[in-house]
Amino acid sequence: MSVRLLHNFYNRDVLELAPDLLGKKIIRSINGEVFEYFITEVEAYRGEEDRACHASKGRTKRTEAMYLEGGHIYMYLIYGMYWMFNIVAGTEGIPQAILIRSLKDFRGPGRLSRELRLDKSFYGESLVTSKRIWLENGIEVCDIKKGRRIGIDYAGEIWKKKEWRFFI
DNA sequence: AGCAAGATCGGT
DNA sequence: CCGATCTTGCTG
Repeated sequence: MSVRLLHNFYNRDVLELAPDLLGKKIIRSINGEVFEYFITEVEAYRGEEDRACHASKGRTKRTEAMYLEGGHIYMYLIYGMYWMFNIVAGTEGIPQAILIRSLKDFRGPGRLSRELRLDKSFYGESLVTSKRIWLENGIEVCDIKKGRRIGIDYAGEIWKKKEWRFFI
């Protein structure tokens, strides 16, 4: 049987948590119906010094959720039409988040949020206590691959070279 | 108050 | 390659 992942799972450095998310199950409850998805690709964004991270602009209304304790959700709208689903990592006060980039049957962060029906109303919600979305243990994964993060050419040489995208 | 850009996607 | 579409942070 599977149980919900709790604070001790999320309260780790984003670079440790990100690869560990691969193979985990996202449980989404919509109108009493429960759906399961497996995480297959993620990207880590780490602290105010990471110029690819939205928190590099500092603590603003938009980035506030990233400063919460690990296990919260950071949502944001991109290009005026796609919601990005991010899981906050680490301890309170240190901005770290992981973009969920692909699921087993759904590729692309915008498409998966549409499939899971995730939007602004999930901003700041806790995966530890929410009744409509949480994580459980899934399958053991081996042979985790990594590469550069996508779509962050603006971040400058040292940050765009970081291999902080993990996938299977 | 106005503006440019964006952790994307789908169609040419 | 390009347009859609709108929030955000920066500038003045």
